[in-house]
Amino acid sequence: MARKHTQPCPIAGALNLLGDQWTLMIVREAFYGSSRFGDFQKHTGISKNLLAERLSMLVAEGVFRKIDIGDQGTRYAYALTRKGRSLRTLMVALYQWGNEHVFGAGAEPVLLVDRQSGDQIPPLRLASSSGRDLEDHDILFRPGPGADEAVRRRLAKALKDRGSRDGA
Amino acid sequence: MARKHTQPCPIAGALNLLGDQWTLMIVREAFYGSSRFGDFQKHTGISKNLLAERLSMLVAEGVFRKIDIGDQGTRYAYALTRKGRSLRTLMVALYQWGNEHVFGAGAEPVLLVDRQSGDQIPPLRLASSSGRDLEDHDILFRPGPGADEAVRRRLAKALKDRGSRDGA
DNA sequence: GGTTTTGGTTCAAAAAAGCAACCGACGTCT
DNA sequence: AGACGTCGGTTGCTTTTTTGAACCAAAACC
Repeated sequence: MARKHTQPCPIAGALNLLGDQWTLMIVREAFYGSSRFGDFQKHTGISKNLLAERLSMLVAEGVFRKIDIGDQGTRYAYALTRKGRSLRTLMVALYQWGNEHVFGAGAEPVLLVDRQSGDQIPPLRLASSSGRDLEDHDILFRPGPGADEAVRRRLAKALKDRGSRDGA
Repeated sequence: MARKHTQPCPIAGALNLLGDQWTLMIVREAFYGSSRFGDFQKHTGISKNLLAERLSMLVAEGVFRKIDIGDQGTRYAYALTRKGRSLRTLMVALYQWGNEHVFGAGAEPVLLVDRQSGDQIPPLRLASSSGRDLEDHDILFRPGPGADEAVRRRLAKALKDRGSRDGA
């Protein structure tokens, strides 16, 4: 993995953990039910050294939990923690974008289906607390409690740039 | 960027375009209102050669559009296409996950706010077509029209593995 | 007790990222 | 008009990651 981002930004922070070619493939496998080192390796095609490194990083970051399942030793299961399972929404967003924009309608490789109804799961919908649909120009980026001065400045500038772009 | 995934899988396909440390940072900048080469470089800290390569890849893939804004020449704007803007949901999922699980409550660097109400945008909610909340075990992965034999086998096995795991 | 499976580690070679220097076409200022 | 700065890159070199294969010890299986 390349050098880490240092900005206090949720995108940068998330990409520090997830922003490479393999990590989300490993998470995908976990959602498919894989739990063993060999399963992850076989189904993703990642090389063993990288898989070992990624898994230990993900365990250290609290996305997976490593469970000893041998009698006394060298057999393990990797299971998603709550933090890991909470990637579900992100994964669904990725499934939906990949289906629609990489493969396209009529060529979707994997459909997400509601087990109870059997219907396809509808696209994630970005809505306000009152339930109104939100478009690009409805979203403001505001500094939160963890913002530093640089982030504050960046967001102030973004507000200005977008303001002029939107013709406000 | 590392070698491409070849499986017909929406996650793999999406990661082929977006699965590196920089691409989604560039997209983030575009959502903040950046449109010029120099803006992207300055705000992300990416090196110029990588930025040039990524932007031309993203233009080739239809995520950005390159617009000539010089009198006759060498000054350009990069704007998100509809395909690019449709990454909004994915970006919001990433913001929310990063805020909650990388920085944590009370330390969020950037808050997403509804311009009209001023309220924070609530977490993306995974729901069925009837509006019911969906948990992990409610989601089935089914082969779509673009699935090949390998994907079919993988999903069949996933169904079995998850079935036994969920104690069904 | 012998073989296979599991979960790695180690090493060399190839690929990608990082970094600084360079460049030509505009723009801008005077 | 000339000088200087900006924009959007390209080139070449160094450092870091990834790849792919070989190797390994402990457990599990037969």
